[in-house]
Amino acid sequence: MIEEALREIQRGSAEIIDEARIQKLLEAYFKEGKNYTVKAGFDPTAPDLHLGHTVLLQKLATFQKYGAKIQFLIGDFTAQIGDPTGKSVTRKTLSTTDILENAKSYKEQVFKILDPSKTEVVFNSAWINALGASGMLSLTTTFNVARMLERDDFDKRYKSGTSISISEFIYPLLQGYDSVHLKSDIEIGGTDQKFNLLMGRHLQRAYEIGKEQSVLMMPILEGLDGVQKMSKSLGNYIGVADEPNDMFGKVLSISDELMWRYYELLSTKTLGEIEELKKGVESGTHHPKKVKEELALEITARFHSAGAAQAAKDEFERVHAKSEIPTEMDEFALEAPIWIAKALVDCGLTPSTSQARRDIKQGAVKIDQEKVNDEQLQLESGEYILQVGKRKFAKLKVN
RNA sequence: GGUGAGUUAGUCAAGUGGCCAACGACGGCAGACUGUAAAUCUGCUCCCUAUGGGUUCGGUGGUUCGAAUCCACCACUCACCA
Repeated sequence: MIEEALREIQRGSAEIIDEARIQKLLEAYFKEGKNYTVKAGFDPTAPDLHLGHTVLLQKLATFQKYGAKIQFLIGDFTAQIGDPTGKSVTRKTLSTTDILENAKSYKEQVFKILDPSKTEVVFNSAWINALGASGMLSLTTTFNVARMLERDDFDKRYKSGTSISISEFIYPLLQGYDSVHLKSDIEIGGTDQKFNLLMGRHLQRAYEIGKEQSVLMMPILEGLDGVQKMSKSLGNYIGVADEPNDMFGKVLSISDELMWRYYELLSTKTLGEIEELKKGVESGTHHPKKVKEELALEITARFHSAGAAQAAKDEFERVHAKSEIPTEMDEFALEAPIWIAKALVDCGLTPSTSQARRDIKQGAVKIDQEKVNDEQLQLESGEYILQVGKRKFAKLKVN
C-alpha cells in the first residue's frame, strides 16, 4: 500500500529530494492516520490556469489521496516582487487590486482538481507583512550574496551587467520563509523552481523548526507545439476554462510523440495502462488517433463533464472527419451590402481585409460550403455560414 | 567615468543614397497529402475595396529632387577598460 502510494507520487516527477522522508510520512499516515502538509505556491500574476499548472495540481490531488493536507499558497506578497526565476530582466510589479482579482479566479479553477476539504488556501502577505523590518532583516542574514549569485539566471545577468534588483534576492528568501511559517512537510513545484524550493529547506533548518521539507519537482509541460513550455503568452496552451470543443480539438492536435508526455503527466491512467497503449500503437493494434481521442476525452471530461466530452468528440467527428459544419458557432449581424473581406474581419475570422483577400485568393474561404473565388463579392441580405480554413467558422446575418 | 560596437517586420538576420514594403531563416496562416498528428510539397505573411494609395527600419530634427542607408542630438543595449 505504501509502496503503491509512493510509486504514484513519484510518477512523472523530475526529481525528489529527501524521498526517504516522504516515505516516513506515508508510513505514519497508513499506520497511525497521521496527516502531513504539502505546500505549493502559486503566483497570482496569471489567473488563467492551463494544463501546465494542472500537472502540479494533479500531483497535489494524489497527495490528498494519501493523507496530505494541501497548503495552497497564493503568493500575493511575493507577486509584488515578481519571481526572478528564468527571467532575463527585472519584472514589473503588480498592483494589489490586480493580485486580489487574480487570486479569486484562481480559487474558482483549482477546485476542479483539488478536494476543498483537504485544502487550505493561504496568502503569504498574512505573515510576511507581520515580519516587519527587523524580521525581514534577520531573514536576510541567513543567506549570502555569493551563494545567491550561484544561481544560473542571476549569474548570467550579473556577468552580463543586466540589472538585478535587491528585491529579487529577497524573493527566494520569502518563498522559503513561507515554508518556515507553514511548517510544510513537503513542497512541490516545477523544476525551474529548484533553487527556491531548496531555500525552504535551508530556512527551515536556519529557523530550527524541527523539520526540513522534502521537495518534489515536476517537469515543465510542453505546449501544443511540443517544444516550448506551455504558456499563455506563447499561445500554445490548453486552458482549464477552454470550451469543451476547443479543449478536445487542441488535445487532438498535438503530435503523437507529445501525446505520451501528456498521458504521463496529465492522465489518471496507471503507468501500466499507458504502457499497454503504447505497445498497442507500436504493434499496430491501436490506432494512434483513437488513443489520442481517449486522452482528449479524459481531459475534457475532467474540466467539464463526461457528457460534454462525448459531445465534443461527436462534434469533432462531424466537423473534421465528415467536413460538415459545427452545430454551434459565433453569430454576427451586419448591414447589407457588405464586402466579403470586410465581413470576414468583422466576424473575427481574419485580422485584416488584406489577409482576407489573400485567404480568398488561396481558396481558403467558403460561404455555405461553397468556395469563394471573387474577392470583390458583396453579400446581400440573408444568412450565411462563413468559413476560413478548416477550423474557423461564423454565422453571419446580413440585414 | 572612458573607449568602441550596435538598435531593421512576431523572432533571428541581410541591406551602407534611388531597382526597398525591405534578401534569407524560423515562426505563423492557407492549399495538397493525412488521422485537424508528424514528415513532405506549394503559396502567402504591414495596412487600405488595391495593376493604385498610405505608414514602416530605436526617437527627434537636418542634408538631399530622393534616406533603413548621410549628419546632429537624445534614449536604450552590448563589449572592453577604469
